[in-house]
Amino acid sequence: MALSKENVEKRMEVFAEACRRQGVKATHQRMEIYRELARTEEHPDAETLYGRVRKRIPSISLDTVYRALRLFEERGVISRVGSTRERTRFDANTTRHHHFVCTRCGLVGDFYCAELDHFPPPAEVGAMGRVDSVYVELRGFCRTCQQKRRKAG
Amino acid sequence: MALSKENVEKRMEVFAEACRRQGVKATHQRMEIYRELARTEEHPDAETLYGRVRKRIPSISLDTVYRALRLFEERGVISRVGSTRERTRFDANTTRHHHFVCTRCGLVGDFYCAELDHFPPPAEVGAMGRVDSVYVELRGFCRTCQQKRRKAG
DNA sequence: GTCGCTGCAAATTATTTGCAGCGTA
DNA sequence: TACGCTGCAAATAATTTGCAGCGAC
Repeated sequence: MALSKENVEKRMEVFAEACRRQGVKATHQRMEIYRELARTEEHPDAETLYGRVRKRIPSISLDTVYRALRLFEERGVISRVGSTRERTRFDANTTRHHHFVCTRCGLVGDFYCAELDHFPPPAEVGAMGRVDSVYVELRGFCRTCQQKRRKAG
Repeated sequence: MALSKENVEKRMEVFAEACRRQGVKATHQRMEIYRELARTEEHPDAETLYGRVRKRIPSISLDTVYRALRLFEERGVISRVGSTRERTRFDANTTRHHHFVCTRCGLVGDFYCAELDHFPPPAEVGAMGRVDSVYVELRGFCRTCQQKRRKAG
């Protein structure tokens, strides 16, 4: 589950370069937080990373971990698993369907697509487990937000 | 954005039937909460539903709305948009990829699939807006959890 | 009468923020 | 010196839970 040392180092370099380019300080804390995330494939949460980073920097605080992760995400250096954590939204439509989500205003639209429903998972997924359902989220700008942006820009 | 009266009534019947079958009381509050969700296509959150249901049942409390939604979801009468709201998990892998998620233990695995990356969105999505990215989550049971279940069941 | 459902208030959990000190450019 | 970064503690915000009364079967 852990990446090879070379791969981690490669990611560290990309990270350092991104910091330089974006004018973000690659502090000791941030480096360690990023490294800990880059080392693993288990998609850890903030608390888990905190626990691991603390082994190397015992004085680090959980807030710093949260702050760093948010910063990294904003800069596109890391990403989060799944949706962009707002409040939970519900849907009475229980027929098989997928969602279009506007990343600007949060609008959610349903759409149907048999091809996606029956999409055969790649072989590598078969090794992970058995797939029961396919959830697809298409993300972009809704019509309204596109117009707003056009006017604004 | 609102469903036709007939469609809402159809959903109400399905709901009532599901309650009967599953031994869940279809109380006044629950009916109104479900109806309010069934009426709309905007995928509202708990607070929004609370605000609307309160017009009909002014004394209802937000907790009841939360409780009802959770119950409905457990019984498969409704679903939630996006991921199953645990803590946010992060990923240092910024190459284009998708996720397999074990719904039992939460394991997340990466996989790559060019076909999904380039999947042409159906025409109905084009009417909603412009798609910038595709997020696919395959949900199921990981190997380990499959074995555990086999032994247990 | 029993038992589940509800409203109220308080608790929990994840995450964010204000502030003051510190280190580095 | 100036400014961003950090740790600490407190604040938020969403959601859950304990409890007691009420109502339906």
